[in-house]
Amino acid sequence: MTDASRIRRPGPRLEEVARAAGVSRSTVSRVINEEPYVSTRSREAVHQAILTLGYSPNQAARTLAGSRANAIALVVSEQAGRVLSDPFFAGVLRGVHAELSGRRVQLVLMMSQQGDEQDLISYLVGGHVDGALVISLHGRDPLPLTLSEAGLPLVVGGRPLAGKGVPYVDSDNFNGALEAARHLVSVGRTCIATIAGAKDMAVGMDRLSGWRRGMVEAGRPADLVAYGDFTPESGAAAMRDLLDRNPGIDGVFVAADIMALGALQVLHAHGKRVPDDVAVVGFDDLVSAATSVPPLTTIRQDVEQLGRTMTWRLLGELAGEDGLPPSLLLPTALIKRASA
Amino acid sequence: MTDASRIRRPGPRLEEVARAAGVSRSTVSRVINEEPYVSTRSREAVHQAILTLGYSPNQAARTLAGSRANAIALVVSEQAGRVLSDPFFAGVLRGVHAELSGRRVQLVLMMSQQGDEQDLISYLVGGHVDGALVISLHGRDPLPLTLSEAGLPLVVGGRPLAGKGVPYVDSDNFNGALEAARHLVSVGRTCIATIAGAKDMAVGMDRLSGWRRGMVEAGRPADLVAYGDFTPESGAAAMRDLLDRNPGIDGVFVAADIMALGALQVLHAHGKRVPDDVAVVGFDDLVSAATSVPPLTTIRQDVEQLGRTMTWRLLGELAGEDGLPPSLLLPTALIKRASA
DNA sequence: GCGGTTTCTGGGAGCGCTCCCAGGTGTCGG
DNA sequence: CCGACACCTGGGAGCGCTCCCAGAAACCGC
Repeated sequence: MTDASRIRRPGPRLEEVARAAGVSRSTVSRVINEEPYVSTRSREAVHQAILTLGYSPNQAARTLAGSRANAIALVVSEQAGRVLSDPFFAGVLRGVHAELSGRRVQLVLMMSQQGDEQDLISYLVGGHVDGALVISLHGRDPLPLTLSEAGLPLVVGGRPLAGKGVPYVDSDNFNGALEAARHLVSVGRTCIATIAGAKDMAVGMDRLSGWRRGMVEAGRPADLVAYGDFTPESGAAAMRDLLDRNPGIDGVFVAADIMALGALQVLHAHGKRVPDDVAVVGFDDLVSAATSVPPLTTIRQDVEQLGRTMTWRLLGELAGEDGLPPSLLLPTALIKRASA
Repeated sequence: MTDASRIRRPGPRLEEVARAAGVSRSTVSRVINEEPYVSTRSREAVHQAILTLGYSPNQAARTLAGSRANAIALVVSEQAGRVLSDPFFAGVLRGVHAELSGRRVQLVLMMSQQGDEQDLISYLVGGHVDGALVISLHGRDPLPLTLSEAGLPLVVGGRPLAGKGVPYVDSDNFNGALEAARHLVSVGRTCIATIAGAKDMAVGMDRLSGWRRGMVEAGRPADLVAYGDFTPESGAAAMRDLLDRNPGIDGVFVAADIMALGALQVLHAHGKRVPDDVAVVGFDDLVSAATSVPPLTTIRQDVEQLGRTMTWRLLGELAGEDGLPPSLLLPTALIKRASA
């Protein structure tokens, strides 16, 4: 970026608007920022001048002078390729955008990769954004803590394993899983297993805890656990493992629909009818959960709402509101379909 | 955004780095911008000072002083909700990000909605970004032309119907469709129809033209055309329409896989076997094209490459390179599966 | 009518950087 | 030994805005 981008874009400056409207810079600035203490007369003159001159304020100057960027970052700390096609990401993005619309806040999308973490941190802390939303954390990613300690307002999507005290928003994975477990019990299943998510992710741990709680409160053993990594293949492998360990399984809670799809195939291959022989409950309510064979009973989480809530929480903090909840859990809902 | 965000983030300034390194501001600036004419001694001293002080440059100040934002915008001019879950968008985003990685250029994601177009334009032209990538255009959207006339470097994804002279990158829809048509001819189909995309989108028109060319060069009539709007439902409706008009159809080129999925269902419902009775060729090579029943023969377009190429073209322009092609068409590939 | 308050206005001083220019120091050829 | 030309360095002047302060004008009640 050298030559061409150096050409200064023309367009009028605040000064010229002021002259055209017959007022001072300060007054124009007040109008633009919708501050009080401007006479209707001045206000209209300024609006008129802005319109006729086609003025648009220089954001960099506003940021520099006002030490406010009017932008927030959405930081995706994961391999870009994997995340972008993920409906979770798309849903959050939709929510963030919905919450942002109408406000004059821009969204900067950043993806951390191996190696450029320092660049990312330096950019975020460099004052180009007012705050950050961080999603898709692996394991004990130190990023939230680092950013938080650097004084950057942030909200994490999904409970971070590292970084206590950092505000986050998450689906209520524990209670969702608990509801799934209760549902399996309530439809008369006696030998209930679970396919849990990765052990190094909070979402995996919380859903496993919920299932365990459900088993314990029903007086059932809570040891039929296999682990996957949120892929259909891992779900299939875990299902095979479970059937090997106990062929009498008649109910299984799978901690993610994407794994449940793999599990369904394995059950089919083993001649198990769903839900007659084995009842299956998933989690997430993916689009494909409704069209799987059989359609999947699952726990719905509202990812768009997650994005909205994260954004709301961040903007609230930036606005200096007090009484904001440190962290939030969003309710989930049992969606009954054919598989359980 | 008032109170909290006004707190000036601490951290050292360029000035302090200069003092710590025992050099001037100018020298520090040169080191940061990797300019020549700095002694190794100074350079190392500055690097050391930056590291120990944890200095990170203020982007707003750089932008203001240098009239260069080090950021580009990805503008999605469509309803946010629809686009974000679209694999096309995800693919482009992945490509853009891949091409950007390693360079110090940030990506600002913007979605235009009804009404806030003026805000969007004012932001883009306001100097907060150096250039823009614009995708997902409807009909004769005037946005590219407007931005281009405002002097903003931009590259459009997909041939824009309005705005000649605006550089764009697109898949070679014409030749892709031509290849599809030729394939249908080559597998011995004699009565070949097409389900075209929306008439107000270049992608729809170009694919239709390609199919027409294929029909004409094979000496076939090119009048079995029905239109859809890139939804499965519209594909189904168009297929029904075509079968009504000519039950003897034995080949159909569907201008988008998403519509082909709907068409397949209709063919099945009408008792037509695919490909025995009717051969079907799609376009796009969606993930679900490989798993449809039967798996869909289709024309693959590389959307990630599209994103990469757009970005490369824009960055090239920003760097003042000359000899850049005004516009580019990316090759497509016939993927043979079971449906044709 | 006068102090006190509220409303409104303008100018000055930066925000933290990059660019430009002036000048210093070294190296080389004549 | 001196000019020419590299190389390297520092300071000043902004970039275009917002904030702060001082002050003018309008309004109030007693």
